[in-house]
Amino acid sequence: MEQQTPAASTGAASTGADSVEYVLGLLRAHGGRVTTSRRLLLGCLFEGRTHRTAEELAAEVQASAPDVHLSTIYRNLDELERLGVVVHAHLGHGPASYHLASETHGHLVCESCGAMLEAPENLFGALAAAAERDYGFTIDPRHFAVLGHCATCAAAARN
Amino acid sequence: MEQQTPAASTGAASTGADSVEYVLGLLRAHGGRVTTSRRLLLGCLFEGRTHRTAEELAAEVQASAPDVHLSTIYRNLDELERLGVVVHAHLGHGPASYHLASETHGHLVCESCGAMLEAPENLFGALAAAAERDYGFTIDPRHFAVLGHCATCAAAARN
DNA sequence: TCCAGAGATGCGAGCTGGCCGCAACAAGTA
DNA sequence: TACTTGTTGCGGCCAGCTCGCATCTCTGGA
Repeated sequence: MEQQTPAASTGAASTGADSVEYVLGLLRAHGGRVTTSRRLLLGCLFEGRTHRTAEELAAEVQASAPDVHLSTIYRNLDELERLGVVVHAHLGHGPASYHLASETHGHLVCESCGAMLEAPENLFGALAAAAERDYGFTIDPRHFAVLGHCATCAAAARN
Repeated sequence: MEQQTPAASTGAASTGADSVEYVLGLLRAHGGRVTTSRRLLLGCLFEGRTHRTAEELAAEVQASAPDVHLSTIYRNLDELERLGVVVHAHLGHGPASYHLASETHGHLVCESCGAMLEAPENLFGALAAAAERDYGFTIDPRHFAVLGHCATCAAAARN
């Protein structure tokens, strides 16, 4: 069992978790088990759109394995989040979105039309610096979206 | 009916809504009615802590009028929000917080200990400018908190 | 290859936060 | 004072998520 299993002890946010097999190894290294539902869920996460709700991921998994229950998806997402492989973000009211931790970025969401822009972390650089300087606060801009109005809706509102 | 009633037509975000009586006038000017529950709710909003959940506000109102139902609180908060008198914000998982629109500001919330810092809007100036420049996106930093780690927790995590 | 034990799963119930419909009530106008 | 219409209490309902439990199955060791 020592094949190319990942460095067991870390499990930190920036594991180079870049393939289904790698993450399954990570799970095993933490005393977890490799199951069909986990393999399928990881398969979905590694391909396809970046932002999906638990419900959407469940539907995709269930296309291959109809018996996988929604609560299993939640439990597995939870476990993967604990291992630092996936993160969830809140992009407004409604369900949370899940994506791979490696694809990390902030989110700008339009309150009018719901459009979502992925923003690179450096967009938040100045805010991060100011929060650190003024409050000693280290921001994590990824977890909650920044709401506002996209160019189109802002222009429409001005007229 | 034309006493010192507020300028009926606006109802916009920056009404100088600075007293219970003023807001009641605003309600009346929009075809609404002045009721005990509304008067009490506004009384709570104008004094006391700034951030309270609907449930907490209900409890405060019910101290004077036990029959006021939680759904009445929700409906009234909704109406007041439509008039631009109050706003709600999401300070993490869990229920929304309500406060007067005049006390507007952003929020920094610690993911570890839950501590909440009120941040003046100018803290977000650079982010606002960058989002506008790069994406034409006008941010509203008040609706969702920016999560992260407060000085204490960040220091603890480093050791 | 088989087995024991721990971890994972399916299922259903339950919880929180919030919204809705409806009948009864009451604020404000004529 | 009567009438109109906005507001309320109440209960039910919904979404999103979590939990407990009995059952199943993965995995290391014999």
